[in-house]
Amino acid sequence: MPELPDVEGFRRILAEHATGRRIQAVTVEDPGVLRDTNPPALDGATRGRMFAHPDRRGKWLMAPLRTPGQRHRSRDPTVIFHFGMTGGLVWTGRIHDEPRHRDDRVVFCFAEGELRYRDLRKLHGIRLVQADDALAPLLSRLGPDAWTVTAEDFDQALAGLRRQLKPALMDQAVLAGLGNLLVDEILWRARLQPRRSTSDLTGADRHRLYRQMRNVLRQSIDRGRVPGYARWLTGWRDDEDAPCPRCGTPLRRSRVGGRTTVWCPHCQPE
DNA sequence: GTGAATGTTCATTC
DNA sequence: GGAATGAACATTCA
Repeated sequence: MPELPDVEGFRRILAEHATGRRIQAVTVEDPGVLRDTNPPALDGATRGRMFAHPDRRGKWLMAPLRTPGQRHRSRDPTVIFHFGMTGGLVWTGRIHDEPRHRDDRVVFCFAEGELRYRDLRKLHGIRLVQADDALAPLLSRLGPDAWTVTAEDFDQALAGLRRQLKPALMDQAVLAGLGNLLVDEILWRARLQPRRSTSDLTGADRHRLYRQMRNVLRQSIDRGRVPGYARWLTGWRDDEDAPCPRCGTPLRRSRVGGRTTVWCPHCQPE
């Protein structure tokens, strides 16, 4: 599920329900999702503390902790979430109303309810850093965030690359936040073939690409996911022999950059 | 049984 | 060194 819009939705869930509330306990149902940490360390860092304002960069969610009654200090720990392909955050109301889901791996318990890290495939998970200065090394490998990047910095991120367009846009070190569905959607709208080289884009191509990226991200963030609208490519990508929702030409699919890729041969010529 | 699934990382090869 | 490819991770579903 998670691309940038999904993670932004999880950030809002955390901000709305968990921020400012005291963490009473942490239950680790499956330690397999803890990366570079362990249940006692997570418990020690979170119990009795509260989440401060959560931040997002690409598909990474950072939830700094602070001690109730005190300001955030640089030595406070931060919980870092990555949701892989199947993860998410779920807020339940009252504990007794909501039985545990099979895929609830880590549960943060509050007086008002529970914040649950739910994940089927466990491709990624939860990290813990003990101070602010440990965050930078984790995030240093990420390019600018796809939602907040300026047009100038977007051009800058692509400058000098000689790569296929789709793998370049999905590379989190180039631009952070776009995944398989979003990139197909954006390229379809910008009328750019996924295998086109970044090096032969004109200024007008890059401008269309940036505008359509903003457009797709805005609508997706509003929905908290990439919508499957009938007028979007994404609404049809799972149908064999589906027509292009814009021109009716049968969509084509193959693998680009190791990922299933759907495009319209008429709207997105070579 | 096989392949694919909205992700990332590592090794290998060009 | 950069870019492309394939495998690995874990799990379910068609």
